[in-house]
This record gives sequence, C-alpha cells and structure tokens, in this order.
Amino acid sequence: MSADVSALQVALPLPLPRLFDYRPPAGVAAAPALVGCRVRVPFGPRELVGVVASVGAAPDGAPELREALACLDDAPLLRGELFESLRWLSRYNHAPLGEVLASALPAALRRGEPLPDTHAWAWRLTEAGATALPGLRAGSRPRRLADLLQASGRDAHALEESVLEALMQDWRGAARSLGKRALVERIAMPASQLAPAPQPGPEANAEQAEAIAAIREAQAGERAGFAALLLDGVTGSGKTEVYLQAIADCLARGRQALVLVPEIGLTPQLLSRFRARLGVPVHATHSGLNDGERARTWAAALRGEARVVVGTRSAVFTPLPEAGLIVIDEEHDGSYKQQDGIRYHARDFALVRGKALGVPVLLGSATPSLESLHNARAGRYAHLRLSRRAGEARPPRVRVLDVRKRPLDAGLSPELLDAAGKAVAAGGQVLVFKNRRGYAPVLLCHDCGWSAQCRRCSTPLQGTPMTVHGGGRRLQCHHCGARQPVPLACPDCASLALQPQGIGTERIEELLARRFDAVPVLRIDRGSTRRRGALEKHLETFGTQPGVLIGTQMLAKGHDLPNLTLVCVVGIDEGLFSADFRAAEKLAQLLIQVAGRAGRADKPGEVLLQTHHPDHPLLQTLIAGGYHAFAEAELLQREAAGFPPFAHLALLRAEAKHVDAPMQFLRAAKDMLSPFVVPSPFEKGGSRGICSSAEDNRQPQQQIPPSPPSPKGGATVIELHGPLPAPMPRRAGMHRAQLLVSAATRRTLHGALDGAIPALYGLPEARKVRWSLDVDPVDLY
DNA sequence: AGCACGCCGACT
DNA sequence: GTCGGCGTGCTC
Repeated sequence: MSADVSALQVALPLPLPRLFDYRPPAGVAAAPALVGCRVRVPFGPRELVGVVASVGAAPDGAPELREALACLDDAPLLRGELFESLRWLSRYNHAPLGEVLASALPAALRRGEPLPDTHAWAWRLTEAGATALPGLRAGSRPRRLADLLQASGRDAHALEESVLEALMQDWRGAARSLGKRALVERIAMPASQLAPAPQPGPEANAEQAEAIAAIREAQAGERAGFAALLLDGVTGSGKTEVYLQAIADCLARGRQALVLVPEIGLTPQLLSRFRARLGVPVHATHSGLNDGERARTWAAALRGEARVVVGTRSAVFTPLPEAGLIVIDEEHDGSYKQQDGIRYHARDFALVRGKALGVPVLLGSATPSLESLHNARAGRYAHLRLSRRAGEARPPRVRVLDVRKRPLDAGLSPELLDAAGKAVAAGGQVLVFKNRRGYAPVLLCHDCGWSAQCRRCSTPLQGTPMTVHGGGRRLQCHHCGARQPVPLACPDCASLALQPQGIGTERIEELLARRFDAVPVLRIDRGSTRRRGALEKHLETFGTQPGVLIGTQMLAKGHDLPNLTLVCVVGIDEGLFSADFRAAEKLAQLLIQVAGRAGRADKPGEVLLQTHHPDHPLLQTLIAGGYHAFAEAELLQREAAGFPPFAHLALLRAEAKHVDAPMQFLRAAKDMLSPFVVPSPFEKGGSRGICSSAEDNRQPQQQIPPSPPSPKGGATVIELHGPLPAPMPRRAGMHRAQLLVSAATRRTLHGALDGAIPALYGLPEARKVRWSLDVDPVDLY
C-alpha cells in the first residue's frame, strides 16, 4: 500500500542486530543524501541519536512509522570509505551497525552535538577603526593592538588569535575594549593551509634509505595504492625517522597521514618531534583530550584541514577524505585491541581502511606480532628491515638468574639485590621490572620449578598449564575443563614449596626502599601515575642520579632513561607457563623491549632475568638468536597446536550475576553452532587442534569427514571448546564463562558465525546474561 | 541497553 | 492496606 513512501533506515546505538525505520523529519525529504547524517528519533518512551544507514521504501504492511524528530547534519557525517569500512567492521565483528557507528564517533557527536567549528578566529580592524586609529592614545594597549592589525596588510588588517597571542600580552582586553566601539571585529578565518615546511632530519643510513624508497614507491610509484609494509627494526634503529620521511612525502603529495601509536607511546616528546620536523600542525588525539577537543580534531580531519593526525587506538576512526598514508607504530602492541564494547583491533582495521582507501599502511615494530611476520613471510606484506642501531649503542648483556631454592625476599633473589647494589654504587640507575599481565595464577614449585600441567592437553612441544581456582585449593585446565585438587607436595621433587605465582610491585618497593635508603626508590605503576603527565614529572624529578625504579609495562618503552645501566626482570615464569597461548609472544616482546632500555652510549647495559626455568627454550632461543629466532620457533608451535595465525578464533563470552546463567547461555549457543561442527575422527566432542597432541595435528585437513550440511550449504567446519568458566571466573561480582570457536580459515569461521550469531539474540537464555562476541581475540579471557 | 508493565514481601 | 523487588517484553 505504502510502497512509495520513503523511510529512513536508522542505525541506533543498541545491542540489537537490526535497523529501525522512521519517516523523515517534518520538512525534510527522504533523499539518499541523508545517508550518513545523524537523526534524533523517538524510541519507545525515550529519544536516541542514530545514523541514517539507508533510505528506502517502508516495508509493506508495517505499522505506521514514527517520524524522526530532527536531522542533525547538513551534510553526511559518515560517508565514503569510512562509512563503508565501518559497515564492514559491523559484519566482521558480528556487531550491530548502530553500536559500531557509536563507538567510531567522538562522544560529543554521538550525543547529537553539532559538528564543531574548526576554523580559527581572527581580529580585524574595521574601517571605523582605521579612521579612529590616529586618535588612540599612543602607547596604550588598544593603540598597540590597532597598530599591529593595521600593519598586517596581508589579510585585510586581520590577525589570527594564535598570532596575536605570540605578538602581544593581554591583547584580549584591548580587543574587547576596541570591539565595544566597533573599531575591531572578530572574524572566522578558514583554517590555515600552510604549505609543509619540513625541517631536515639526520642523514638516513643505507637501510633507512632503502625503507624510505620502498615506501615512496608504494605511495607514488607506478603501482601506487594499497600495500602493507612491515618495518621491522631493532630498538634504536631509527624507525621514527623512516615514519617522518614517509609522512613528509605524503604531505608533499598533498595528502593526509594518520599515525597510530600505543597508549603509552603518545608522549609530548613524540609530538614535538613530529611538529618540529613536518612543518605543519599535528593533531593529536590522546586520552587527555576532552570531548570537545576530540570532536574538533575529528571534524578538522573530515574537512581535510588536519593533515597529520597522531592518536591511539580510537584514532583509527578518523575520517580521511584525502588519505595518503597510514602508519602504525609498535604494531604488535596489545593496546590496539579494544577490550570492551566493540572489540575491534585498530591495526587490523587500519589495514582494512588502507585497502579501501588505496593507500599504503606502514607497520613498524622491533618485535613484530607473529601475525605480521607470518603475513610478511607469505608475501602479503613487504618486509623492510632495520638491523643497525644508530650511534655507538651496543646491545646489552643478558644473564639468566636461576632462583630455584634461593631464599627470596618479596620475590627478589640475593644475587639480584647484590647486582642492583653494585650498579647503584657505580652511579647508575636500576630498573626492577615486574612482568604483570593479570594472568590467571599458575602453581609453581619453588625448589625445582615444576608447574602443574594438564595431562590431557599438554604435548611434548607445548605444555598446557592448569590454573589455580577455588581460593587456591583447585587446579583447572582452561582448555578441556579438567579439574583436580592442588597437590600437597611437588610431584617431581616432593617439596612442599608449592606457591601460586605473583608478588605485587608494592612489596618490591617496600623492600628496595629499606635496602637502598641512600638513593631514591621510585615505583611507577597505574596507581602512582593516574594523572596526565604524572609519569613525566616523576621521571623528571628522578633525573639521572643513582637510584632504583620499580615498574610494570608502563616503563617498558618510551621515556628516555639515559643513565639506566641495569634492568632486572622478575615474574617472567608466569609468562612462561601461562594458559594464554599468546603469553610467550608477549613475554618475548616485553623482554626485548625492556632489555633495549639498558645501557648508554659509553657503557653497555646489563639485563638480569630472574627465573625458576633457566633452561626454558623461550629464554634460550631469545638469548641465543634474538626475537626472530624466537618467532620462528613459536610459529612452528602455533602451527602444530592449531593456533593463530594458522587458525582463526572467535570467543563468545557471557557474564551474569547468577552462577549458572552464563554456562546455560553458552550451552544454548553451542547448540546453535553445532551444525557447523565436524565430529572429530579421534574423540567425541571434537578437539582436534587446540586440545590435541601434535601428532594428531599433522593429520592433513583432507581427513576431516564431510561436514553436515550447514544452513548456507557450504562446507563449514569449526571446532568448539567449552563452554568453560573464564580463567578469571568471577570479576566485579559477575560470573563469567566463555565458548571458543576456531576454524582453519576465516571464511569457515565467519560462515558459522553468520549462521548462528543472529539467532542468539532471540534465545531465552540470552536475556539473563550480558554476552559479547570477540572475533580474533587477543586474550582468551 | 533502557524502560514499562506486572505480579508477590516487609513496612509507613 | 501500600512501596518496591526484578522477571519478560518491546522498542520502527
């Protein structure tokens, strides 16, 4: 009946996998130009801000549509590549479009505030002002201001506020008084499009020059367009110089550059270096910005005014109408993965955008992720290497400290304390680095280093630890769910010294402060540096005098510590035996990063690794062959165990106040997914891969029996693991559980998710839990 | 997610 | 006799 009545399909910020239809607001025609505009709409008893996803006919026979209240944008806020990429993200993450769009927009715009002005303000001498100028008292502030404006003939006797700021103190008062008499007026200036004026940097060495040339080729060469380039450069090899040159090239071609940095990498030093070298304004989006500033940067990028945007994870949603280059610094860094809400990966999404935009994406790291190394080996990424350290800096000396049976004080061995004492006495600084990743605790024998492993899941190649649950009385395998009580004595050496791992930095600080009372002892962690800039301030007062720093991840990189001569790493055993399959990779990356901190030009640094497992292959490989040797070995293990990048994962999580609700929901979800599961030829329940021996995994894929017909008819073969209580089964009063889905190919995984996820919204069990799907999870908890 | 509507306990 | 607990149902 009403097929010709145009309706707006609106994406609303709700956890519902559908759009809602509205009639256009009064006086607004339902034209395709509305797509990407925000609208305010009535929704039940409340009002919401949504984005028009499409314009079309209202479905026949549908109840009378409600009318949108207002259109909030003159021109679409989301259009072109960014909108298309966000639609892709919604499909890939199986997340409602409205939620994806809401998390991509700055908060102020999400709330429905107007797109902010980004032009600069200037003050101009009016005609009346020019006439009255000679009459103003000489030397008075109004006269000085009027003279300044008069003298700037260039822009019709007007000066930008930022320029006035530099030229004259208290100019605002003068401007106000002149403004009252209409002698000056405030006018909007189009944002200045300064031609880039790059400052020359240090001369590039041969490797840098080669990398720069390769990126230049990708940007402007014959086959310019999308390309992924992995800039694999050791600490101190000058990756930033390569970025700067590539960005300068991009600017010279009249294009915008987007630079993503890890959360702790966006330091004032980095920004001033970028600003000094690029010669154009550099817009930064860091966690310290308020909503208004964020929205302004976003708007400036949308209008093409911002030419260089540097930001953390969420900056990947910056509109880039004139994109030329995307850089991802420290591409392996875990902070690129959003861990709640829409769990996107900024690095991966940047690659999707780069492809859609047709621009190169430069991924830099001293310790590339195994995913990226795998892609480079497969030829999907160009592999650019920087192997030489700039200057004279020599790599540090690394020593493993065996602490089995050693008396530990706050987790520190006498040898470690001894070495720290010597370093401080020699006038150096010591960093005691505590590896702390919120791992579920593993049980460790202090005398022999034995740790509890699951007998069903462990292989000669890769152990599968059991984690301590039930208030320290129970062990549980996170992969197969096997449980057993904590043994009274070590099964290997009969020692009674079994202890869950984990000592906090506070206790270490206490001990070190007592022991080194003549020098400053400073603890750096999230608690002690919550405020913006607090870390810089602390380190500044710490200076270069002898002293001891205690810290976690925050101190792994960034922030120059020129007098650091000794780095002691403790708590690495948790990483060696974590239930998280990425733990080894993270630990290796961390050790390389931390080790890179030690030493100065005239004196090589020293690194001490305190462990119960001095012979652990990870440590031996890392010390003997460096990160790349480790990566080779680890990739083999991943392949044998059927883990990423050789498999693709999705994790379905659920949490609820009630103990049973998450498991009940996940069991129902498992039923929805089970048509896509291939029965294992070895074992009921199908656990080839994640939970199997290496032997089983060498079975070629072709041995998998034909899969049952899936709803889409494809040969969809996935494996399900769980549901199981999450490794951290209770958090903030909620009971948590998860179901892991794995498949050999992305296609397979997404086929199953496409077939099953939409149905989960209607499950009665879903009402009792909060659930979410994490595609390509980084942490399995 | 919110928010309303709807049926059963301890309180002015 | 009410105020209020959160179960379930719906939102164009």
